[in-house]
Amino acid sequence: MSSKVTIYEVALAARVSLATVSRVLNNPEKVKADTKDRVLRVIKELGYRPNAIARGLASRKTTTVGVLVSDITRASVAEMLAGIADIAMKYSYSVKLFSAHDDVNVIDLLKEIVAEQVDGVLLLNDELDLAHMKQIKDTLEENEIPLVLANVVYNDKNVPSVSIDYDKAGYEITKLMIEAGRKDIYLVSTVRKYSVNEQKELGYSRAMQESNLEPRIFRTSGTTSVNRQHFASYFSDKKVDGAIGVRDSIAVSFMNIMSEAGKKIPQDILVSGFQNTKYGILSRPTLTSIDVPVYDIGAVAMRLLTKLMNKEAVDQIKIILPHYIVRRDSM
Amino acid sequence: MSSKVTIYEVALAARVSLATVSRVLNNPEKVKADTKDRVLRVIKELGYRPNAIARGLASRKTTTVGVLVSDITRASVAEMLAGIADIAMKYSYSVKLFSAHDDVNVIDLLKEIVAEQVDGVLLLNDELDLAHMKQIKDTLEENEIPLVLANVVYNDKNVPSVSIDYDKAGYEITKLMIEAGRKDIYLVSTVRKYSVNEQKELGYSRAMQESNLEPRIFRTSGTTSVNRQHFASYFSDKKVDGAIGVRDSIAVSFMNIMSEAGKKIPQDILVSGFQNTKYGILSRPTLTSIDVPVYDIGAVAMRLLTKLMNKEAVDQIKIILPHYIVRRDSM
DNA sequence: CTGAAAGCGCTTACAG
DNA sequence: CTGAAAGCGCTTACAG
Repeated sequence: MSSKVTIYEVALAARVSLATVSRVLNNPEKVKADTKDRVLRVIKELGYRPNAIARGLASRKTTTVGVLVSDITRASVAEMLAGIADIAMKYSYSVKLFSAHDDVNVIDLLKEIVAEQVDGVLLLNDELDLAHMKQIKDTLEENEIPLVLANVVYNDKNVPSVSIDYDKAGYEITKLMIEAGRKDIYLVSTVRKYSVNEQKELGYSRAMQESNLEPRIFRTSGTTSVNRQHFASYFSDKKVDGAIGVRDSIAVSFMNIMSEAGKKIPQDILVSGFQNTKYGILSRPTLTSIDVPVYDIGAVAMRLLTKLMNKEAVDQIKIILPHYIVRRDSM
Repeated sequence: MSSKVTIYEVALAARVSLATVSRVLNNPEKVKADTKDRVLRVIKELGYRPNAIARGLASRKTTTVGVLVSDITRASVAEMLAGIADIAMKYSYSVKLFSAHDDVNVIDLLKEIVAEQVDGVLLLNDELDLAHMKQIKDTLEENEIPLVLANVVYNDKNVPSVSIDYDKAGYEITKLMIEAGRKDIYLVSTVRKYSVNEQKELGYSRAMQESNLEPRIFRTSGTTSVNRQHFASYFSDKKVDGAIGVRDSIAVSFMNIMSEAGKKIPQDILVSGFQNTKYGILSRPTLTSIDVPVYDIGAVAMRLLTKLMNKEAVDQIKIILPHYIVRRDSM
């Protein structure tokens, strides 16, 4: 029964007009105290809840944000979503999920997002090339829908984003290995281009070059079983005394293969991951990793978006969250 | 510009009425071929996309489903969401995420879901007690919103659900350990009550009792660091030669502690997990696990929901997907 | 402080 | 096969 109650019936029961009921809900300060109380009481009695769709149409605000995601199953993405969902709920926003796979046209998907009348968009998709990014940005701008990038690095001063400094993180971890006397340090990255991984690569390369060491980036697919083959064959004839995985799972996979090949970790090879996930705690040896506060990135990005949607002033459009290195047994 | 185009402008440009434009979109068979073509051309030229909110209000169908989740970060949940999102997109449904934490009132959240006018609800939350489940079911029924449970076990013949037979799975894996000669087999479960874990416990207990062995269920929190303490102290003075973790991460955690205590796996203790996640591939020894097709559970549940929303006939309201045991080094 | 009325952008009987 | 009109359930100037 509760959902059948409309604003009209509330008005009737409270002996006021629809306008007043609406005001009680949206601009309570404009309503006299006792009428407000009366209306509120009736609302409670009838279990009235305004129809969000009708409200959305009339006010041209849906209090819904669209979240554009590619692979939900990645630990970092799921964690970010948790942060987003929590803050969204806190500010009474709904979140609509849009998944952008390889086979879906991002621009078409974006048109759909626009058609869905979301008030803002969060982009968690860091596999997009620059042309796509620009199209997304432009389309949303045209439609006056604010956009915030979460854990995506995009080089445009005007696009709000929340992330850590991956370049710096890559630099620091590499530096630590160099200071520990290691020279043949590999960055184990992905074949697929992720904006954040490119930053890690930059920082890594810079640190290596500063010490006159040759940067060596090995790229593997994300798939654990495939990594296995890659690692085993590629590294069989290489000198390696340090390795940084762009993801914990990659780092653990690498450790396992090396251990099986008779290498001792950390004695022979220092290993570090990125993200500080459960993988690094459950692995043996346990994995040193860069802690990336993904939940916070999601939460802060969502909070920033609420401000943009409300046209509040924001002093910082590019937010860099702190990271730190969690030392464990692998390094 | 594209979003500013309304149905009215399309009608104008195509020299037809709004009604006809609407029909072209919703009941094309009722429109003469050449007017249809003309309208379609104009729609394309103007880049028209119907406003989903207006459409939702007028038709009382939002083509949106609500997904009620507690902990998104659990691997099984994220994977299910992937399946849900893919099928939702295939059938042109949007998915709205609602996260039900400990501190949010599920019933209030449900009222909000109803107010959001979703056409159907998917429940991924298997921590709910029976009273809550009944309330959810009743509220949705009242509002004629179909509900499908995904990976949740709820004993009501009238509530559609998709899952595997966890009872059977628990039975089978226990049986295998018993057949391997093990007698002191523990089920390592969670403190928190999950409906699926209760089923695993039932199957485990039955298998033990059938062999006149005493079922022993140890409950740990889900947190890896806490598990460590639990396991170390609890199992220090116990005889154990087999252990089944209700989640892979728990099983791996258990393996690690036992290994460190000098036990050999699988020689001294057979270990199995549940879910067949990456944890079991990256662990050493690698973990035997029950493969639960979580992606498929999500996909099938979403598909079932589309049928219910369309009032299509469904022959099976309770769908049990097959599972199988993936043997690896731990057993 | 409150109400009457227009309007948000669609869909859907109802006529023709 | 097509159009005029009512209506979905709200919000929001505009008067008073």
